[in-house]
Amino acid sequence: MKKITISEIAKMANVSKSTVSRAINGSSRVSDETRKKVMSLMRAYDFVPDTRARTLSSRKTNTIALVLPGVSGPYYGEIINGVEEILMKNNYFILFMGCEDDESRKRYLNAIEGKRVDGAIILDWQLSPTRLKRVDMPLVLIDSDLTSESISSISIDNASGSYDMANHLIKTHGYTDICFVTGPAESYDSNQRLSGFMRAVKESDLKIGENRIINGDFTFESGRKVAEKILDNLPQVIFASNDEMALGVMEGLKENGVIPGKDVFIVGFDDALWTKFIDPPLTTVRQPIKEIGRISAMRILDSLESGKNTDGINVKHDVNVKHGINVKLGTQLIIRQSCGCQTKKGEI
Amino acid sequence: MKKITISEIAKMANVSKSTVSRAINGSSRVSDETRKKVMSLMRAYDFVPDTRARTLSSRKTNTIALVLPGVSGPYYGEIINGVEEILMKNNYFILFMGCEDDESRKRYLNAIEGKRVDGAIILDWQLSPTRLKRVDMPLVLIDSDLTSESISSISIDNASGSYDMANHLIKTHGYTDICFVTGPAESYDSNQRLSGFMRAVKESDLKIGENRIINGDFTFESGRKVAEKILDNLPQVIFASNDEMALGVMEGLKENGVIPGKDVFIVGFDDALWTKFIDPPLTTVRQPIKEIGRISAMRILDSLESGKNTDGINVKHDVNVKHGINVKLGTQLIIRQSCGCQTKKGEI
DNA sequence: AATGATTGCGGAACCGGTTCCACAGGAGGA
DNA sequence: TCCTCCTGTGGAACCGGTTCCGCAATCATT
Repeated sequence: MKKITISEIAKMANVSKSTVSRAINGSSRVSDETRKKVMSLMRAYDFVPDTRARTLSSRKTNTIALVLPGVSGPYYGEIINGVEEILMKNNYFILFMGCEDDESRKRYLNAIEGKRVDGAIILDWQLSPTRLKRVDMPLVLIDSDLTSESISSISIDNASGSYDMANHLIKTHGYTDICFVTGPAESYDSNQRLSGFMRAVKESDLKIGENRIINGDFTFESGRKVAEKILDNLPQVIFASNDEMALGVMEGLKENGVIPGKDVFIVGFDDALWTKFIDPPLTTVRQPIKEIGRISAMRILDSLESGKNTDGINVKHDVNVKHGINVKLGTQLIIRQSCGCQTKKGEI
Repeated sequence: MKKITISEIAKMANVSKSTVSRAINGSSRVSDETRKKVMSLMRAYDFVPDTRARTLSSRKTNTIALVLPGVSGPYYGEIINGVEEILMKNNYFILFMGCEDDESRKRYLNAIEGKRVDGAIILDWQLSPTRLKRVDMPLVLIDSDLTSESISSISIDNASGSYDMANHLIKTHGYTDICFVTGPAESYDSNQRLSGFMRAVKESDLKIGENRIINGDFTFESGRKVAEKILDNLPQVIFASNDEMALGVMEGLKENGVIPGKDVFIVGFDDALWTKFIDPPLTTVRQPIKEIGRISAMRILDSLESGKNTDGINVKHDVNVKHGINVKLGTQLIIRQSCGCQTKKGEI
């Protein structure tokens, strides 16, 4: 089966390429008769215009790069979902890319700068801001606060989330011996969570020993190790800066005969979907993750489209005066039993 | 900043476009001197060749479409990870697309047929085989057994997985009153799981009443409803055909004072990452999900590359005699406490 | 030294669309 | 009636690369 092009259709319809192109793209200034003829020929020959060619001449790929550090866990999946929801409605596609190491970083930057996409949504802690600013393409950064002419940032207010949690532990419960487990040092999230915690601590005049701030790396395994480390000197409550580590801590403790929720309390951060089903159900901080995806997508579309006036007719701004913005989303405290609270069944 | 093209580079290097192109693509037959000159100019001017143009003339997008029905849950995330791992190594990109409804289906088919990609990996129960066969592009189907000239299929042997589980319940435990919760009727997976279960039942001469096969839809909520439905006539064990529903059943029972793992046993299917942390830890069937992604990616690459001979030199087959294949992957029974087994701490 | 093979490169066609510009013909206004 | 405006269309340039073909110079062979 020979591949069919717009020219063949044109020939068969006895019109020129340009007319066919206009008909396909719903341009005005094509007679109804011609349009119908073209459309029926398209259907008859199963003709789908070649995106590659279209893309080259129209300078639009209708694709947005989405860079994430892997997709395991519900976290990234939710982001993808949020992004997809919005982009799909606006007829954009997602080019998904991981950023595990420097090689992949190079790869996706190359893809972006090679105009494989019209813009990018990036969640990558390791990428240098200076490098990023050299990219000549609309960008939305997740979990960052960098902005510039063409860069917007969306982040969750991790600091206030863990500040709230810390206050819940300190003020509501009156705990005085609290242990905090951090994420990896390079993680923006992790540092924000720590700083929110520290702020609450300082405000309450509590004294937290150096040995009560323990370094983890956001993995289950690191949580388990923390459990073993503090076994002989248990605090009242352990605040793990993500749920996976909280789970690891729980497991580590259980393995050593310590009962979480009774002998020691544990709270997490993220509100992963399984947190309410574990034993004891985990008190944690919920983030509007899917919303992050949605908003990122909306932001990128915003910087892409040059705006429309009230008549719905496209108008090009003479000068795009817009500057990237910085959105911060709030969090929500999810109280369950693992912090020592008694909640009724099925409450949350 | 004016955009720079291959022609500008050529002019500056005092060579022709073609030579620059050859230099960039590491073609042979370019003198070292020229190559170096071109490379250094590229770096100096931050020149990245335009993918859109490259794509049009080379007829290769280096992109594979990945179609999934959403990405929530660890299931799809793992598939993406597996696919990414392989594709990345081979310098391919992933164009991610959801398939929620007929509109999105149309959309992604259009993208594929419009040659936005070089091939596609599709997991979409609702897509009609006849429609699929009209697509002139290498395809890998997940959870299907359709094959053709250009279509391969990868699936998990769901049937044997649930057959094994059923036998574990029937033979090892000697349960006689088993309730099976299905997934949505359109789901290939779901039907396979049911049929494996039924086979084991028949082979053991067990009698399972009509009312012991209950329809769910793979969601947590449907599991909870099942729990309420069977509350007044509890079976010995409930085999939910996925973990989420198993969890829903557990919650539904707990809310009504029935203790899973004691009053009634429950098993699931999928081995989601949280299954070992819930109370009681869930007996389930593990699927090599990430492997599915990996193999799908490898298959699609296989159909893309025309093969290489032992000297590592590309050779075009005169006729591509390859036909799509059908891979079935086995499963693994994961025994934990929820089925009534006593396992030592930290065993699995 | 003559011949043939190889290397390095330039020119031009080509990939399949989009879009600018020109133009014919009909409608409408003065 | 003449001029202008609008509609529908064709022609050609263009997007920015890749690749085929041909040619000159160099190298190897006999």
